[in-house]
Amino acid sequence: MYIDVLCELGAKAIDQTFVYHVPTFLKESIKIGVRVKIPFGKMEIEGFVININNDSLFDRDKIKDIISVIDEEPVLNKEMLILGKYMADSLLCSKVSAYQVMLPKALKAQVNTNVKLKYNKYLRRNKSIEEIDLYISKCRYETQIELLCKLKEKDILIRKMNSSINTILKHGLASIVYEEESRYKYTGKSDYKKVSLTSEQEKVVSCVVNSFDRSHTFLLYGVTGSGKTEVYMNIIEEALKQEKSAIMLVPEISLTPQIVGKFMARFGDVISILHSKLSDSERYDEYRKITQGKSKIVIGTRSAIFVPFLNIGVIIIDEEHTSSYKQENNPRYNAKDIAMWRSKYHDCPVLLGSATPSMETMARAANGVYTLLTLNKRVGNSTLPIVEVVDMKKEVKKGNFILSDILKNKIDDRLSKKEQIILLLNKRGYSSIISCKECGYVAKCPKCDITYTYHKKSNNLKCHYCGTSVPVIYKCPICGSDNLKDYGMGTEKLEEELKKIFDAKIVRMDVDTTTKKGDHQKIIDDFGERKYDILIGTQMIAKGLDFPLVTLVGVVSADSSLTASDFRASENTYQLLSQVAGRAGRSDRKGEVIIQTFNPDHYSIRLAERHNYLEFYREEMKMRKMLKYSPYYYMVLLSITSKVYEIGSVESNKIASYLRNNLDKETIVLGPSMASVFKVNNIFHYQIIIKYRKDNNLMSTLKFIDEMYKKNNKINVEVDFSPIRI
DNA sequence: AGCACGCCGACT
DNA sequence: GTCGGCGTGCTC
Repeated sequence: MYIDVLCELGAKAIDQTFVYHVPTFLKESIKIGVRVKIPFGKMEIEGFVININNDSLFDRDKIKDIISVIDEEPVLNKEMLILGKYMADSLLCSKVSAYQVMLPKALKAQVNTNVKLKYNKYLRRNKSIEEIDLYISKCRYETQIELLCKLKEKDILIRKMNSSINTILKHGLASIVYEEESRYKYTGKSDYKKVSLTSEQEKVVSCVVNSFDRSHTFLLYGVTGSGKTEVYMNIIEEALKQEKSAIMLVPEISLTPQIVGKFMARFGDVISILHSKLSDSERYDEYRKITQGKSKIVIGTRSAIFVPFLNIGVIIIDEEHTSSYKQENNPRYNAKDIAMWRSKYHDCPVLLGSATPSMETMARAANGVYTLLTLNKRVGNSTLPIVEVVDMKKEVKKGNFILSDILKNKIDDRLSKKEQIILLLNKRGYSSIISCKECGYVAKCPKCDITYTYHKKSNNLKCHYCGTSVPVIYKCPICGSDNLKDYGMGTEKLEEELKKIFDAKIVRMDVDTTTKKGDHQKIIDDFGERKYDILIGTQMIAKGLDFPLVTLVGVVSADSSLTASDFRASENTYQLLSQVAGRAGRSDRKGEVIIQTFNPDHYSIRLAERHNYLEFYREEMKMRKMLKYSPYYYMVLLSITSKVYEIGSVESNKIASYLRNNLDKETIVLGPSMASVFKVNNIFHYQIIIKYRKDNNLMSTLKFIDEMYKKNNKINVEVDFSPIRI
């Protein structure tokens, strides 16, 4: 018996199987999809069994025996094996990387895992009730009788062995059974009141439920507060009734604790939660609950799209416009694409939900490729908040650099009414630039060519690109002057500023204040319990939070996302603004939103002010059409990186001309150009952008380039299909 | 990744 | 002459 084994060979993705011989004593345990331990050169590594053959064309003398079989049951099932091939072909990634990304760390090949199972020990009754009673009547020991009485009802959890347990075991009245214990315990709040659906919601639910047996994509476009979560829950409930499983993707679990809480309360222990903050062993436990059929619902982030359910009833992707569904390193997959692939495999619907759908999704819904479902009304008595845009150019003339008069007055007003306030500032740290007033020197990260952000609390300068920090400087390293000044404002400075002006309890939530597991949850819970009046945060506070007492939301500066050099800057701004606006007035109290900006006339701000998504969609689509961007054109981004400036420049020029010579005439090849951040960690980044509508030569051409540069270790070429950022 | 192989400069 | 620098290529 010979097998083809796929293994991960270091950084260089040599994506090829190796032939091994299976000694007779291991033949029984070999199945396609299990992992095996193999000798490889002088090393011992792990690999996936991809094929089983009776013979091999490879030189017999060179074929080695496998050492052992790791798994009893395959870690990769048939669907996963096919999906991996599809990913490798469509994303130009290695098959191994595709398979590895589907599995929890404990089941990946070739990692030294320390993940062990945790067991609970139970005492289980072996004999009939009558026999137990008979024994009890003759028994002289209190502790034994007590145990046996409990045992008549149910199994007993055992922490320590003792003499009475031993006696019971000796008499064959009971035996010890082991059961896996899940180490992950949901610690957030879970509350849920069953509510009856509005007719609008009913319609959406029945529409999706009626398609349970066919592969089709729906877009649920529902304004914030229109009760999308309730719709999801009812659809999933129906899937469970039909003995099917459901996958629900959310952008980031720790940011959407309230949704998870509702699900936990309603569906309890048939839910598995998969997100980035789980430890390897917790994740493995949750994964085993899935493969053993103990859980039927998975709520998770991007990689949860791969969970090996055998009978998927529905896949829901909440906040579908979020960029977190796209993985930004290899394999660069988009969970939405994987969802559609699995939808075809399982004949089940995909439901994309958003209050601000991405241009791509909305365009497909408008063309009838997806079915558009709409929720227009907010549930209950709540209405959309009133949004007011403040022109900061005028405020700066009055001397208000941070807070406008209007925002200050409104904050004062809410504080006096004992209502809560959320302030969004999309920049962490204290100030964004440290500059010398004498010679104009600006402190930059020498490795990344990015200005340092000053963090006052830790008193250092951080590079938000590579993450390194250096002690703060007091003297200009160029001219020696000590006349340094900091410009720009981050959340840290805003917090300090607010504490000066208002007598209020303020809490800040950003990457710097939420380093530990559970930090998020604590801030959210505390704010929900009114331990604070004002919540300051970066965009991580924009999503999914639901606090009835918040009646004022302030966007301190809407410009940082608007001025980003990315073709999605307007879209991202609109989404961010309407999402954060949705945090205000979620009960019967009226909500208000203040947006401060230097660009008050920009359409994404004007239209967010009026909650006019459809108009924004039309405006933005005009721009996309004019500038030949997605969704009118498909886009591919080639990132070319090198430690040597010249090599990067020469090779990227070669690649660009190769593309121009081999792709269709209608296809547009832009570049090579320097990436928006050219130098990161001392590595130079070049980029080439390809725009096309249809190009039959695209895949073969890209494949050729990919193959060519795989062997070249002076330069690295990566292909990103439908990039989220350029 | 690891390790062997192989082709050039500087040394007991 | 040989020791060792690391660039290249192979591992079933």
